[in-house]
Amino acid sequence: MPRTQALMLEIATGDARPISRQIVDGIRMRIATGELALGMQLPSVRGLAQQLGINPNTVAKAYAELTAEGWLESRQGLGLFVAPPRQRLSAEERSKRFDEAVTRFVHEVVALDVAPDEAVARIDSELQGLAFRKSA
Amino acid sequence: MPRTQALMLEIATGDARPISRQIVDGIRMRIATGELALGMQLPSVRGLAQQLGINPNTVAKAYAELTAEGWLESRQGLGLFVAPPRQRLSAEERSKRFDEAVTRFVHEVVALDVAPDEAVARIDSELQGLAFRKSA
DNA sequence: ACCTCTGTACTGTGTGCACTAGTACAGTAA
DNA sequence: TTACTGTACTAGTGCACACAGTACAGAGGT
Repeated sequence: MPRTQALMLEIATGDARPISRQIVDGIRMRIATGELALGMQLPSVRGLAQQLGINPNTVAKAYAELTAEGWLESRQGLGLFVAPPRQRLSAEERSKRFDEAVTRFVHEVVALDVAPDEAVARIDSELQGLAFRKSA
Repeated sequence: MPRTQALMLEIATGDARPISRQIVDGIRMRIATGELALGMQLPSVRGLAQQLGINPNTVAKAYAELTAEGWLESRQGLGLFVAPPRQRLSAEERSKRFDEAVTRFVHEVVALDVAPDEAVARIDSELQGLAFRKSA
């Protein structure tokens, strides 16, 4: 019985995001929604790379980012595991990046001439559909 | 009496966005909010470039993008003017880009572990504060 | 001890994109 | 003619990204 689950990640070639970012986003979302539970082991760097048909370095880079953000923790020689929730960024850094995200989204809404109500409703719908885990 | 106003645009060196995008976002936002009214003439490519201390090509590129999106219209040898509102993108293209914007923002919210309610409230606040012009 | 798995680190290489720079051309108006 | 307008083109630079190869250290089974 394998301790790692298949991790139904898919790399979309048409996606504008870099491969490593697609991996980061995918895994982070699965942790946030609880699909990947606390303590679960992730596929190995080389294993996931082979499964996705990409370079192991790309997977390692994604894992390193997730570890730095506090989503994963590594045990030398053992593997990577889903880490317990904790505050990962400083309040200033968090606030700054959130401001940037808001500004970017507002700019997109204006550029596409989307109705404000529609945009708000859509964001509300997307976010309420997620089950968030508690942070420490 | 100059037909072009000063256009209080500022280029932030600390901004992660490329210079041309800062110009596009800035002008587009000013048009959307009505600060730049229909028919107003914009500063010349070389004039704005000198004012901002950047390359004229960068300004030309930004203007070209705004023209392609339908925010501006150019009259050969005369200058660039704020264009009348009209539908600029196809429904599919619009929907696709909006989906991408929503996905990107949701990913940021998850990554920063921001509460859904807080994110929705913030977007609502930012968007309601803008006065949108009517599109055709 | 040996082997095989794990993560991590490092040096290159190639590609694509954004930005800058310079030059040239076409239209408008005094 | 002169001076302004936008536009088009080439070339160079810097950077992020993905890939390739190699190497090292820790954990665990044989």
